[in-house]
Amino acid sequence: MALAHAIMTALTDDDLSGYELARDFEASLGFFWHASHQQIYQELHKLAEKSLLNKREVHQAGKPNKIVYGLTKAGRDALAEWVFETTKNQNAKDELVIKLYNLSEDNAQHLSAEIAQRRQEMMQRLYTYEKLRADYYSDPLSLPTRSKGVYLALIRGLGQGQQFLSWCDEALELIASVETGTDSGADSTG
Amino acid sequence: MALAHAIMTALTDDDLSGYELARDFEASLGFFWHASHQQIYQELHKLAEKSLLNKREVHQAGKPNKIVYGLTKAGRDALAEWVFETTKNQNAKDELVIKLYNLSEDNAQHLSAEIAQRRQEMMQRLYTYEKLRADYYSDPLSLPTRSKGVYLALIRGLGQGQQFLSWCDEALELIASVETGTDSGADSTG
DNA sequence: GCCCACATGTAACCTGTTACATGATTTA
DNA sequence: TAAATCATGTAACAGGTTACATGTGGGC
Repeated sequence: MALAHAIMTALTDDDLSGYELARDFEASLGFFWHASHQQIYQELHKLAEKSLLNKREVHQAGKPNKIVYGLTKAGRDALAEWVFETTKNQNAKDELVIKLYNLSEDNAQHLSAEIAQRRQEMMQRLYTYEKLRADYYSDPLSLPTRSKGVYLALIRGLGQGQQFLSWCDEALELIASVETGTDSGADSTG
Repeated sequence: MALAHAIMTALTDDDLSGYELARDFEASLGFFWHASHQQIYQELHKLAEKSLLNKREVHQAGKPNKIVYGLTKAGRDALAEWVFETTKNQNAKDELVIKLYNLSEDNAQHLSAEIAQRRQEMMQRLYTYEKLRADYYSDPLSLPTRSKGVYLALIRGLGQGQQFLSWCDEALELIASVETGTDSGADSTG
């Protein structure tokens, strides 16, 4: 039931519509939790039915109406309790690494390309995160308590990302030593 | 369908039974892919039905019979093709970090404990990985091609893990500054 | 006899993805 | 009028978890 809690977490400070949640998830919590809009809408219905969220329709000028959700007292309580529950299963799913177990002369070039692309995507993401840290979280000890938690999430993402970048570099270098045509063809040696 | 390919990857070198796969998954691929025995048995049935795996019953002395699976030619081909498919969705699910967004004086102690426990578990895991690297992968460039891929998977796990350890340290330190009773007592102001 | 490791499975349920569906409003 | 963005939804299916079920053989 962690999606429910990720949504409630996102609603702690601001009331948001399903559309806004789906969009903002990618930008903020997105590093640690991903969800499609379909999933989010359904979860919002469930949470509202359990009275953990309240909803109100908001009329907008020049845009369709939206349904904005907010945490109820019961929702806040449920979220606070959830933090004390023990987290059980670690999600370990990394297709790219499974692919690497199958590294061969045939697929080395493809895997290089895939890693290079992922590296590029991560670079862009890290740029945003790094800016955020520099702008708002430069002095962690002086932050209010909740922001300290957000800061720790932020540097978790940054650290993971940077580690990924340097791994990519090492991977690309080693895979280059495998690629056919690179060492046998010996073109442009000088 | 990535579980299927993770299983086939595990069967590349050795034929294994469902039980052995479930057990070994944790030890080797476990860092990058987790699956329960129920899931594995069902996937094995599917793969055998599609003729990507063959099976044979093995009679054991002092143990129940087991059903050992191996890759067929079609299976090897399917696996080789899969490597060239583009990986789409990144799994980003980390409950612990979502919990951190909800850091408060009330739950600081609990979160510290949870992080400390995870740190401990990771330490043990890394010990195994580090030994593996030192024993078999000390000179990556001289490894055969496929082993280079395994090596890259290994250092991916090691890097991620070490990054996690140092993040834990920083997190524990910062959360300590939050915990009630720690700062109000004003001990060792330094 | 009881517990543990070995060994394989089914069923119900929850979670997550993909495809499909609808409709308003703005900009080109 | 066509495309883009905003906005919300349903349905079918695939993936994954939890609970339940069965049976062998060794050690205490």
